Amino acid sequence: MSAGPLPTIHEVARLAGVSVATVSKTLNRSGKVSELLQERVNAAARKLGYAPHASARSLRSGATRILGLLVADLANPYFLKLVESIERLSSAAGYSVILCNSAEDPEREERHLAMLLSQRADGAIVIPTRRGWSGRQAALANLPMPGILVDRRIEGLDLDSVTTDNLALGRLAAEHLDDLGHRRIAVIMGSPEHQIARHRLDGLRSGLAARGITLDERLIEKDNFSEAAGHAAAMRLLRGAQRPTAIFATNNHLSLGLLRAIAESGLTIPDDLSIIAVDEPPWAGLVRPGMTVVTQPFEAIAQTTISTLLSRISEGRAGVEDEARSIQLQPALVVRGSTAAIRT
Amino acid sequence: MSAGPLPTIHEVARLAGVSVATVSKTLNRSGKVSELLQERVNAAARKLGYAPHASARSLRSGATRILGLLVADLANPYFLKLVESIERLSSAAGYSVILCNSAEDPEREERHLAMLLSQRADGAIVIPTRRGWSGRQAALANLPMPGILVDRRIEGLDLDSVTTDNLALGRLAAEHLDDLGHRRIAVIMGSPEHQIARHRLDGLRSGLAARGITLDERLIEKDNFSEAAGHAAAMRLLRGAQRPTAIFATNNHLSLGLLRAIAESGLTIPDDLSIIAVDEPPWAGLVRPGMTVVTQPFEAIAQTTISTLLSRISEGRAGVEDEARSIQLQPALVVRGSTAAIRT
DNA sequence: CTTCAGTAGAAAAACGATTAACTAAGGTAA
DNA sequence: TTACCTTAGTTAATCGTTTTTCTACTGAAG
Repeated sequence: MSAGPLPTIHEVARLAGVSVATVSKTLNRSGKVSELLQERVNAAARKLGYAPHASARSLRSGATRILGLLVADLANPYFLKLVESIERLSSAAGYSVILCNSAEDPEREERHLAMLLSQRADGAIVIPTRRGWSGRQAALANLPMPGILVDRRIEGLDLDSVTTDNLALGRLAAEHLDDLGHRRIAVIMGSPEHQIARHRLDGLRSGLAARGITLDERLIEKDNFSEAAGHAAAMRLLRGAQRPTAIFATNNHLSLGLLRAIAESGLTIPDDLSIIAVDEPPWAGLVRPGMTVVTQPFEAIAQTTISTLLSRISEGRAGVEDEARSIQLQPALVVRGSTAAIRT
Repeated sequence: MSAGPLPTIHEVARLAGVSVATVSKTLNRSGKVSELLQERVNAAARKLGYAPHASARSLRSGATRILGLLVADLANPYFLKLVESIERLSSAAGYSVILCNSAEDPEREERHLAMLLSQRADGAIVIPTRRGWSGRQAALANLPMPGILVDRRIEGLDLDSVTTDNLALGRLAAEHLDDLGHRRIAVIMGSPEHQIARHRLDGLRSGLAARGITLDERLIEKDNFSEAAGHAAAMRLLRGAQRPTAIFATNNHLSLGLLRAIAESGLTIPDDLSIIAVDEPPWAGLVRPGMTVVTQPFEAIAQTTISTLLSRISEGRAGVEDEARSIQLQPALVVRGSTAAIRT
């Protein structure tokens, strides 16, 4: 609230008694400028509080040093962790992040993508919505800047992606539950149309199958990914004729619903029921005696995402038509008290 | 991944057979252009997939349609809700949001502020870190663009701000606890150097005083705002000689620590202890039988913030030196099962 | 003494939009 | 008919950088 118009490079040049070219070269450490003039320029810039005009610079240089981060669901703590890490890494690499939340709405996703295009972001990091609009494939494939999908892949789309190995994730859960002797295992899987949910379920199923156990299909709860759906599914399972001895919830919203249902029903973990969830939401510490989870390596995912994207950006039009990289990172099992051997 | 360089306004003009000025006027609905030419221009733009170059536009017009959002702590669910709302409202108003997380680190705050300056954001929304760096007051006061503080105010700084009335918040808690007959009331307040914490405590104290009750100063736990600190403080209170009948935790991290301590100690809410917290974190539903809280009106805060900021932006250099607005919004008490009348 | 290389710095041309100033054409009024 | 408005378009200046090209100067070699 105050201060007149900002100084331009011309005023710095005038104060330092040099040309604008010299100022530019000094400030960007490009080209040759004598020590003496460098000092004069820096002093002048400091004195005036000069801050280069990013738009002018981008217009001329063609790079904005802006990354677009388009997230499907900011309310999911796992995505939030990704956002935090990505923001930190981008900032450290000298990039600013334009944050967009599509809130699982394809229309908002589309509008945001168009905006990022207008802004000429140097790259786009996209956690896509579960259901796309009609032209999404094309819109993403024809993105004029490097783009990368995170967490969720889109089938048949030739774009870099970094995801968790969700089959392995399901298998980890399977092996752990089998080790504890569980046989009546339920899954709250979310929407069966969603690839991630299917993979986690398939991983569980195949992990169990490898141990000679068949997953009871009647104990697979399918609906959407909301907390309410998780709660309702859990209630059905807990009240069902044959209550499962273990429940696997495949996402944060679902597991929160599950935990709420358990709290309401007065059951004791892990005596009455073992539960295993995905990721570590902030509230994991509230579950006594600790929550067993399969975690996704969010920090590694963020790092891989940024480094892949930045290298694509620096390749520029050079390393053209190098085909898309699909990177899968491994989840890890963290055993705590919410799972236990079944009573015999 | 593909697609050559993007079309410019010149190519649209050439395809439509008109001048660039006509294209610009058509696309911006400024100036007079005949129906016929408008259609030709729009068709050409659509055909080429033209997207105006934001940097070029900003350079010429002086406005970037970018807002900076500098948040002190992305991990706090309350701030996250603010971020979500602000992003949604900004986007609806045609502004993009550059998200910066200072993570309570003054250095990062400073760097981000400098970056927003370089980007020439049209406005800055700042949730400042708790402790500033030496030149912060000046840096914020001399911000060349409109700025607004959210949630936390900085004393002696002439800048618009939108905050919760934290004295009222404390008073709401006081009145509720008094209504239930509580006398041994503890507070996990966080750092006493932090204005918000002091206000909430003062509100509680004065609210109780108005009912003729004196707050026992020995039951005020002071430390920092981390979950660990909340947990430790709760442990001290629960193990103390005279266990309080009610605990007031003044922030999300602290209340999570408190809940964890209660879970570990095996106490029953609200029979053994009443608790009242601030805001509704996602995990509030896990507390049986529901968590009594004083909530901050985050949606109203976001709306007020955006509308105030946008009006400052449109005032421009016109409404100069209109003095800073300090807007306080009212919290609300939401009574659930975690507070109950004390047993007599 | 002349010529040539090498170097530090300046001048000027972009980048892609907006917009003020201008022009041509058509319509009115005197 | 002439002078004058209006209207619809065009031309060209401009925003603040980066970067290519150009100039002037220095010192060395012939």
